[in-house]
Amino acid sequence: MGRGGARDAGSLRLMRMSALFLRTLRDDPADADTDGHRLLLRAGLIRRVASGVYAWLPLGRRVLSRVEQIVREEMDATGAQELTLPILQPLDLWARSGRDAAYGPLMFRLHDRKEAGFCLSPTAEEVITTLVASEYSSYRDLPVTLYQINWKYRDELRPRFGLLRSREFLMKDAYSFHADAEDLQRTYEELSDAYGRIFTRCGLTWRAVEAQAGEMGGDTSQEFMAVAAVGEDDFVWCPSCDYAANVEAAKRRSPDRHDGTVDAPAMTVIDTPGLPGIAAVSEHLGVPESALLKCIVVAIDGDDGPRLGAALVPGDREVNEFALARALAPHAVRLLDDDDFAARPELPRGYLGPHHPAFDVVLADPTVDADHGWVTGANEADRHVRDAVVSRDFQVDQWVDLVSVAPGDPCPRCGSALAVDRGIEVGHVFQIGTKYSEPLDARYQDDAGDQHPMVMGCYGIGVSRIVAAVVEEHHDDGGLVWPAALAPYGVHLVVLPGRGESGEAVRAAAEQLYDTLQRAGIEVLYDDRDASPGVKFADADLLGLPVRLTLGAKGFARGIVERRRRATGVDDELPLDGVPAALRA
RNA sequence: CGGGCUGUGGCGCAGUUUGGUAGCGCGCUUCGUUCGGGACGAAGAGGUCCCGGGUUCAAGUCCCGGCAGCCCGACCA
Repeated sequence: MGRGGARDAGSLRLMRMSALFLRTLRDDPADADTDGHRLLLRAGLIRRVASGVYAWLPLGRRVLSRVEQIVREEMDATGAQELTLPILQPLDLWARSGRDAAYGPLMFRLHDRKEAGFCLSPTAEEVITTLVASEYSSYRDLPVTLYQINWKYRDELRPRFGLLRSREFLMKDAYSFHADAEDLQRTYEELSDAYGRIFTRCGLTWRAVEAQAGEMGGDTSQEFMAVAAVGEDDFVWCPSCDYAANVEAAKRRSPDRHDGTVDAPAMTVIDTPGLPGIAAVSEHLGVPESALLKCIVVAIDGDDGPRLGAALVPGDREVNEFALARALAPHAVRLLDDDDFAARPELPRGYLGPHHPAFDVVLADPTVDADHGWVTGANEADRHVRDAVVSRDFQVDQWVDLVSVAPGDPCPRCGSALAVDRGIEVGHVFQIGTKYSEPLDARYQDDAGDQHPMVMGCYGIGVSRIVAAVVEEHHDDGGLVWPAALAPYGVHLVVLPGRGESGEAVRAAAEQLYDTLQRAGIEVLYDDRDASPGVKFADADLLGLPVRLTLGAKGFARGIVERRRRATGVDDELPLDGVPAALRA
């Protein structure tokens, strides 16, 4: 099956450590910033060549090949077809889709000798869509799903965490083409299922989460997150049902508005000199942050010029910018920056309240309609107000869920308390629709002879990132702990010939065992080095192969080999003359 | 893009304050002793001290200018 497949770059089933291109590091590399990154370097799987660019050494290359093979098997099982697209891509293709500008400096750009523009592919929608458009033109051709496993390039603002955010990375990218949205939905679900199988086979603890809808609106999108403390994405999930979402897209059960009269004294202005900010005011007045009203100002691009909007949430909560953008779509929204505030002295930063005459529209989270008045800005420097009451002291034009979902908020589906975790995004599936087929002219003719743009899905998996995610999840103080499916070799054979008469015999027996294992189809890394037992054991722990077999003088005398399982540390003994059978048992 | 830190042998670091011809640990080579959890001794190999310019009799060290890397931040009033 997967192991030793024809495409497996690591088809060599065995290796002597004396010959392996490997130098383990005893000291932690200075630049490694996560446990996983540190161990990948120490164990000699990767080496940094430039910022965010890594060489894959033989052991690392084998692991990468394992992941590739799993991805390939599961993709092929869905009927997807593998191909290879160019990494070097003409820039004019990207201009046609408008993504040349959209990607900006994130894309590596270069020129040929004729000064024609090229880029190093950060993804391949343009190339694949153009390719399919030139080959297929009938509804009879559809659907089709194509994929490749290829190196991708992004000139990240800040590469970090080794393979987790690198500038060169191995990605499986798939693209499906359909006549209609229903057909796309079917493939989308099949591939989502395949993704789950892939991550499970790789040994990851993962969760599929709803992702932020695309800027076009209506796009369906799911992210696959490997649960990890070093992850760069927060996601919300429900312990009681299957709801899970990226924090950007997360919703909570919308709270009820109070919607009644509020028994509060008249609004009064109070002096709060030199106290911009929720925390400072809260401390100064001795009221909880939740009693303050946070007022965020945004510029909204309107049809007749920019307008000003205010977004209101309780002081202890944060505004979800994406929710705000959704509420104001299709108009673009952005928060005011330093320059904006400098240009508008009528907006005293840090002392803004919802009753400012400059606001064209006021949006508020339902929790703002509370049974009490609020402390908020007085719209003049060094002043706040107390007992600001909805409808009486300020008006709200639109009630909409605006707060970023936080742990403990009620699940939108079942009402249970939501939890928040960090994750590494290892996969993403999109129903992208006609975003590329329209500008790139990928059309088909239906049975009535009419032309329609193809409906597309895009599906990505970070292959090299999976390696990083697996290592973050599977390691201990001693080193890596590979899940069997990804381990570069299945067995780590250590020979300890010792001194004296028996040494030669022990070594000969180990050589024979090595040969026997190879014949039995077991992939084995044989530590035949003339090194001390401590060195060999430490390296075996560091490399983290699932099973370590030790053949020493004492065991040899008794006709046994010791087995230790890396993950559990459990030891037992196997008869020297029946090792392959015992390993399979 | 802003702030901070760092560039010295394969890896980890000292030396820079106070300029004087480069050092430690690990790793590597050779020999000997050792041999079940990173052994010991002895002898070695290996360095454009990030790059360029300047000051100086003399620059890893001082000055100027670059480059690279790492960390933090880059909207929450």
